[in-house]
Amino acid sequence: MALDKIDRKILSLLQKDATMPVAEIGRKVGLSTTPCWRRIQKMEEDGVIQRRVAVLDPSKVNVGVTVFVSVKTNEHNEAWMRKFSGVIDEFPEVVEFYRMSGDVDYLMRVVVPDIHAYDTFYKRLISKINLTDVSSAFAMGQIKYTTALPLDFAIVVDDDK
Amino acid sequence: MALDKIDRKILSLLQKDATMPVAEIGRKVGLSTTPCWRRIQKMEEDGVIQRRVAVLDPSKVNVGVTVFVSVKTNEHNEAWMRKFSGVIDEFPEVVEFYRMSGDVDYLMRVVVPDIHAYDTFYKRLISKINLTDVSSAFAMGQIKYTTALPLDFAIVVDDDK
DNA sequence: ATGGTCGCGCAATTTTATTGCGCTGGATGG
DNA sequence: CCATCCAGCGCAATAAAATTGCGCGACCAT
Repeated sequence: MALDKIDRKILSLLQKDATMPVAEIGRKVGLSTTPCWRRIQKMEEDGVIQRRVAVLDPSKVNVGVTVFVSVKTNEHNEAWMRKFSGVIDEFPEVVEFYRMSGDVDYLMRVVVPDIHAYDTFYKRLISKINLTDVSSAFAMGQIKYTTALPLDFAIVVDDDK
Repeated sequence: MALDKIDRKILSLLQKDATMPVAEIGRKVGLSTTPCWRRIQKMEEDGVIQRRVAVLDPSKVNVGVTVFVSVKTNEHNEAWMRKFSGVIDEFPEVVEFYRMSGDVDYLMRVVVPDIHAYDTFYKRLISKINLTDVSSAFAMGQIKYTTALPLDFAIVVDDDK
């Protein structure tokens, strides 16, 4: 599952634009289309590339507001966590959800059209599951957002180039 | 820029899998390939669809750890914000960056291989810009992560269907 | 040196995207 | 009420891209 320099360059390109023809990717990484295509296939089979998706403009679909919701709980057990996860899965407004260390137990990112819609979301949420301590922080603006992961840490084999 | 039911269905599909052939999308939304294709084109022109990207598995590229970094500052002016943004742009580890209301001024999500790499990142960051108050919260696990935005809020025109 | 393997590139072949064109229903204005 | 217009659809042709089959040369371990 190790990646060499060419693989990483391919990934870097695909993370920016997944519509780029394989032939062009090949040209940019110094490879003909066939080997380039096979590398991409392999990375998809290996699960390095999970999927290809369309990224929408949040404002254009009326979810321009991001809220970070911190949750503290008394329930520190597997079963409760599963239930919580299940509930969250039902909410498409929750686009990210993390189990945290430290002060807060869970953190989620929620996208909504406005404050009022957040309130509606909030009420629906607490009606589905009992939460001890919830705290909401509103984002005034998104300065940076990327789906592209840094590739500088990826495991490499030989790669003297 | 309004979207009808079919548009939203198309977006929903493309948010999950952008490799799906237009013909198949058309079939699923009850349309032949041409009008379906044209709708997609229009949504790309309108910027509703921003781009299509490959989503990688964080663990597979060795950035399995997420850290949320909260920043408070004394510098509350446009110029400083621009500088900060510029600095952050240089760090591919920072995948999200928000200007916040309330307690914290800025919040960013950082992805790294491990705690040690985070420390390295942290040191590099504070060497680039002077930050008054920084607080790091480690995610123990990512329970949910999706690039798919909820479409239930999107503006609709007629759409009696 | 020799057999085996891996990764490459070329040249089909297949699949998908893209375009041109004509049809139809509903809305418009006289 | 009728003629006209326009938006959006589908079919069929064309162009572009993906996918596959095959042979070649480099490298490794015998």
